[in-house]
Amino acid sequence: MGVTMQDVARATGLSLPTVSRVLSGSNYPIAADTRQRVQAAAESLGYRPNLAARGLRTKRTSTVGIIVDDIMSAFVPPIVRGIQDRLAAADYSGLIVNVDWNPDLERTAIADLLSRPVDGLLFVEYSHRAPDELLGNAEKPCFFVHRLFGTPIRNSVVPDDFRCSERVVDHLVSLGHRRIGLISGPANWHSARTRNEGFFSASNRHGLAIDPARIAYGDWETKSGYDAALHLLNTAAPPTAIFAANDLMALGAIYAVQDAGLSVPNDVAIVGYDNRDFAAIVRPAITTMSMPVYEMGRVAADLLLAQIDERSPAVDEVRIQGELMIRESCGAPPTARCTERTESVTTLRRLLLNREPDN
Amino acid sequence: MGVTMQDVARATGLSLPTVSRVLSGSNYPIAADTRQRVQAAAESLGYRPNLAARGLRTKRTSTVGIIVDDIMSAFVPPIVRGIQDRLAAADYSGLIVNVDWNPDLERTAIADLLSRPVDGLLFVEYSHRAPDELLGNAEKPCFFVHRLFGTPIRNSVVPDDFRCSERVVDHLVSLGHRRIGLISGPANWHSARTRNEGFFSASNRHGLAIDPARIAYGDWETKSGYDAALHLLNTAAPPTAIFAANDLMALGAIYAVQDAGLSVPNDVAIVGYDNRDFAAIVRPAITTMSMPVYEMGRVAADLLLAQIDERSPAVDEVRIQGELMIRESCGAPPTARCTERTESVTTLRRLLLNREPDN
DNA sequence: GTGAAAGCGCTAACAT
DNA sequence: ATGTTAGCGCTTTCAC
Repeated sequence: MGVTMQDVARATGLSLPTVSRVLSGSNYPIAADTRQRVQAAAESLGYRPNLAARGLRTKRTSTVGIIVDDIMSAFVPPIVRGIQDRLAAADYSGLIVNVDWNPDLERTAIADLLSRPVDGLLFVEYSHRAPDELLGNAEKPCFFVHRLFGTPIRNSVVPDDFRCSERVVDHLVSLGHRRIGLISGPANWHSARTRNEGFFSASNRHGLAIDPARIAYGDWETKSGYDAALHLLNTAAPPTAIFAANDLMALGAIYAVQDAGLSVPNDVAIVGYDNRDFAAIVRPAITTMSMPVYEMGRVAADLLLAQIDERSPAVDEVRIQGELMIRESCGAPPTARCTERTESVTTLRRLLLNREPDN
Repeated sequence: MGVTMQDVARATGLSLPTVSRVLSGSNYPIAADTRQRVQAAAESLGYRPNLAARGLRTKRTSTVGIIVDDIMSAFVPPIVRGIQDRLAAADYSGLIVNVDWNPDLERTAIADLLSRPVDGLLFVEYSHRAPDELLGNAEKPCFFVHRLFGTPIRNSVVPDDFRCSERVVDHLVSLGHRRIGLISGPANWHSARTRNEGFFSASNRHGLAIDPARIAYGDWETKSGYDAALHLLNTAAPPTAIFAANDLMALGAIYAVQDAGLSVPNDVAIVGYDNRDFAAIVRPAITTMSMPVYEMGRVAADLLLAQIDERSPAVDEVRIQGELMIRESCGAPPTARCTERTESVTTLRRLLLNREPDN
């Protein structure tokens, strides 16, 4: 295909290693004018390094494998973006493989990635601990980003669900609420349990009784949030505020309150969790605790690179804070609300919008 | 790091080429028991092929570059998923690079990918034609998936916006509407113009007058759809139905109708375009023409692979049909509505949900 | 049907 | 500061 270092060597009359030392960016001492000549020749010949060949020699490919269940899952793209941005800053690339919650696909995906080879592995939103033996003798660093299983594990980066849930309760209490209902995720989900614990902890701290009648369980989907909210509202002392453990259930809860002829937030305040895209555009816009998706990806990639480059030791689980996005559904005064973009890409799309018409 | 073919050769007492012929899946004639022995040895030693070495030799890396502006843009993940699924079926991988609408980043991204090297390039949601000289002497096949610029170009896969818009109008006419308003995207967007043309074409076919007072322009965002709808409603003969050129503007239009004290769909029917995630969960759920995102990705990857593997010639622009998702905002009878999942991953998540509690 | 030899493009030892 | 030599792991001639 292309121009090789050999060609550049011939063109300059220098030897191959000399050319390599210039072009590979090594810090080997090279005469200034030699360096110039090599660079000029490489430029004019249109030389491109062949990373496969370099990797064969150095045993480092500047590539990491990213294993996801499905890149279309809501949190995955921003996590991946965080990873990619950190990798790109180090001239690394990430190879994404979807394994669809399928252990067989996962097995072959890991094998393929190790074959390629990659320098490290990132498991995104993993619901189980990947069996160590899959990685086998290949001693590549691995990280779990937003692991969904409960067992704490080294080299993992997770949202601080406990503290974040506490902060949601703190916010509602600060708005004057004392009867706060909880719509929990399914009890067999670790994240649901952790969010509940944060809810209990903050409730205790504020001296609020924890009334089992004010806890309902959903399955993360909108419909279950609707049903759960109806259930919470049909009690002797219905809550004045509801914390739903994700935005879909929060949306269902909003619909339930509205269908009951009540207003959100005037009659019932509602706070969600996740900061999904729709939270900002539904009516009322949902106040919610954001998943620190981008940041989790960035941090995981950062730590992974440290282990690849500097052979840093494995680290304890890292917890990342979310951000409370105060919108309309909680009744906080408008001045407290975050200013935000409807879509993450809005500004960039505007740039496009303003360019000249094409064709 | 690992076990090489050399090791397998030694273990079996066979020569390196023989081992290679077995393990590389070539169709070279090999004695049955020789093949067995090699496979057994490879298995027990835990041999993994080194794709970097193979690529160096064969000049084919089974990798294609995927250049996107931002993987977090709404359509990109499903397009990428379509690409990846087709690639995976051929044992190819896709290397995704974000270039953030930045020509400099794009330039270096292409250079990096060619360096890697990759066997082909996929440009996803590109707003400009990538300069040919960037690809330079590297004669790699390229495809554009969902190009946003107007100039038709070979090797591109796009949604059939014209025909899809016609079908939206057909649907509204079939529901009895004769005064249909249009909320167009910005006129300097090719996709906006094409959707308008489909709207005009179908209107003509149905003998509907095209009244400029029933056309308003937005900027793709919710707020602009709100304003545009208010404008359309404040006319002498307001439309009984509105076609919004994307779902965000359709949502804004719904809010405008509701704020005017009217009902969607009873007073005004509204149809959107794109089938964004939120369209299925807002109230009323938005009837919309889907972007055939997954399919575009799949088809583009398929055609790209054909050009890589079989050196097929470049093809004319391929147009993919969307699907009309009949929900609540258009007033079609409930029986006509599609049954659907709230989220693409719902079924798979349910599987997770039903597993035993972990830890 | 199998083996010997060469080489893909690059970098790391080791000379000088 | 530069050059010589060797070799990463693999596939592909070409012999036999």
